[in-house]
Amino acid sequence: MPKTPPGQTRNRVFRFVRDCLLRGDSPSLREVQRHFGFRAVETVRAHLAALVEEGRLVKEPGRARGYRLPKRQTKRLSSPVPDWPTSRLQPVPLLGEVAAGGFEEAIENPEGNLPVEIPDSRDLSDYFALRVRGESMSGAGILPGDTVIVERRGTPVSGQIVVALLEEEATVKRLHLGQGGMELRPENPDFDTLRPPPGSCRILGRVVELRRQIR
Amino acid sequence: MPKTPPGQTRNRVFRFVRDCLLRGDSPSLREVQRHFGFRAVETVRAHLAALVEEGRLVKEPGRARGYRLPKRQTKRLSSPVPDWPTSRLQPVPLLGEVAAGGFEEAIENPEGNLPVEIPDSRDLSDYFALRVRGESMSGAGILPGDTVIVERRGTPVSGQIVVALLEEEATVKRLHLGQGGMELRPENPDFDTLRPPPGSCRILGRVVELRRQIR
DNA sequence: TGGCATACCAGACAAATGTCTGTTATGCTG
DNA sequence: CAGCATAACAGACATTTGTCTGGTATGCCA
Repeated sequence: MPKTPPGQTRNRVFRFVRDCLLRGDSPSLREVQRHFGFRAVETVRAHLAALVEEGRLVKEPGRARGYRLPKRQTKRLSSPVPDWPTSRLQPVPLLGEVAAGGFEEAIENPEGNLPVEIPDSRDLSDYFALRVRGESMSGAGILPGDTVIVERRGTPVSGQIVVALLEEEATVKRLHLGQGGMELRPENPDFDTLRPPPGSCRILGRVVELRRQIR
Repeated sequence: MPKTPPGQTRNRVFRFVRDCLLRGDSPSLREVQRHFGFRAVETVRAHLAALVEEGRLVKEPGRARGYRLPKRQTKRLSSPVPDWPTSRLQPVPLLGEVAAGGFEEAIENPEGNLPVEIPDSRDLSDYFALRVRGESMSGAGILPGDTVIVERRGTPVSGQIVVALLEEEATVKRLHLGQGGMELRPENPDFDTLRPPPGSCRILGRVVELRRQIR
């Protein structure tokens, strides 16, 4: 392989490795070597080391295929990255629209499952997903047809967006707790705030994530 | 490690490896071993080999960290696992906010990967994710901080919500194509419709999904 | 001219990783 | 019970992969 102008081959190497990584496939030095036809592994190693030096790549030491793309604008100190993610992906039951018929029944017959990232500290059974009906929360960017992922939390906190079971129907509202009792406030001027009498309403959990499929 | 009922540990191993792969991080046998506390590598190897046999994983032979998610998850009649999706989960690169600095730079530095369900018919490289900046689409329920998943291929269609690369900045707008040329319409009365001169704007793709983490 | 930096090569070496072979339990089933 | 399959272990071994040390060639510049 002939010698090339400074930086030229390096950029080509970077683009190749970057494309591999974007496909979720970290290449080995020798794979890069073969791709470019280098006759020495060391050539690749020098290039990658330089790219790490320049901050365009990141390397996990002592690890085969350990090159990664750097996180953007990460200025953090040498924070030891945990070996394994602190959250995990779990199939959360999607209940669909919970209209009449009761919540417990709905949870027995989910429409399907949704892959959701949940913290390690929590249990899968703390989560479910629900499809949103109605426009009452459109001011908060929650539209009909959206899917909300709900964490069944112990104590409801004022100000949170929650799913409440009210008159055999699940609704998404913003919860407000005051001396006047519980308020379920819509985020749409066309709808009225609900003030359910004590005991007639059950907070199922708080909305932790929203998903919307577009077309 | 005590012996467990048939299939139980295998499923746990599968879920762990799957989660790793969805993060774009193929684990080595010994990493899986450490995670579960097995005292023999072979135990892991046997489990993974069985998972490959069952079609739940795919292995690139003669390669370190060579386990992958199968492109097409085939429905196994004998399997009690609930129906396999006709689409597949894949780690889609999350580019973060593409503000100044250009798209090409952003795609070189993804913040991480997002598990996204994409159709079997499409390729992983057709997708990327982006964090939304600004209020210009709040009328369509797309708020600042939201993450949009973008499909790159396909001809832009009038009326779709798209990501456009405009003056070194990526923006989310609704695309309108008419005889007057291209229009990028915000969905917020406080913002003006953009009419980029031909050639000054590149449509990166259309928004197919929206995700929002709440607190 | 003599450093000095960069690009690339060559081959040995070491660490990470996957593979194999054999063994010990345990539960199921005819 | 014997036979068989599965779960897990133990340790050696082979391959893949990263690292090191040193060498050749080229261009730049004081």
